[in-house]
Amino acid sequence: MKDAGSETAVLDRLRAVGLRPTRQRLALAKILFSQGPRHVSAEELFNEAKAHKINVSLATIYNALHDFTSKGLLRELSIDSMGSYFDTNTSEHHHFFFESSGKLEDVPLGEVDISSLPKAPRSSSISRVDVIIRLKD
Amino acid sequence: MKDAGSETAVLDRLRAVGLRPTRQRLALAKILFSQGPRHVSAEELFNEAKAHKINVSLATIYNALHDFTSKGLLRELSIDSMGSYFDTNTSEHHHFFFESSGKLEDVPLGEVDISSLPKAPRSSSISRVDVIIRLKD
DNA sequence: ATTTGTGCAAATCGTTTGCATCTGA
DNA sequence: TCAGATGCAAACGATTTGCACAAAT
Repeated sequence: MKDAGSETAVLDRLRAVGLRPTRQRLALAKILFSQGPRHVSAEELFNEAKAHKINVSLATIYNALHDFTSKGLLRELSIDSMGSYFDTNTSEHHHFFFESSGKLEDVPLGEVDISSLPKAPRSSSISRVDVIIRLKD
Repeated sequence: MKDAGSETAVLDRLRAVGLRPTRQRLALAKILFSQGPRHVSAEELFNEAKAHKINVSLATIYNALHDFTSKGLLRELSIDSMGSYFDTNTSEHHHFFFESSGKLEDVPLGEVDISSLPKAPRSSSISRVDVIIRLKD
């Protein structure tokens, strides 16, 4: 089986969701998906791209992150007002938030259980439930 | 018993937490606490103050909101990257977030139960747990 | 050839800061 | 008196936007 970050895997992944596999999107997707699950800010991804000698503008980073998010390849998290994170893990899971550093960490699967959920009010339906466990150290 | 938004109630409240009851803080506290529980943005409070013919600068609004928050009179919520809300209800409760309008609503008490919580990692301790139920309509 | 993406720099938006001036205790 | 507040305008940092140019289908 192929590595999730390989050229072809990433290419297939972009095609599968109907996103044109451009140079920049391919390079960024490779950075994002070749490691384990992670939480990345636009700025961080920008710097990693630079480190990999990939020339991308910040605007393109934002475009790519939003495109990936809207196609379900990423999940956007806005925990504190200072910028959002993009989570490469799009499956149901929750987060620890370290208040001092602003870093995020996944809560191990199954360690949070919501035993009762309210019904959505009015004509709305639940889009997703986020649990954020804020930590002070 | 006196109304939570009355002059004297608000005055006592500020004194109780050690905040000088200045003109502006009193006026803002009165706006914030005279109605039921609410979720207010800095901008909204600014406009309400203007509507009440209270002259306050936006900087003072932010100062007051943060002062109130640090003294436990308010709770700050940053759900989406576009600005924070300040919740006049500081007791344990959770929120509905209407994705289309960006509005918040309290989840009726007891309708969310977290049956298992993970231990805080490393040397950290849990500061608080936020549950946000995102709604699409 | 056409559509879609990219880069750049300027623009926006919420929030913060510096500093001179006021005000409450 | 004098520490602590306020107002104003300028500074900020994250994100977006407008538009000319480049690349994918």
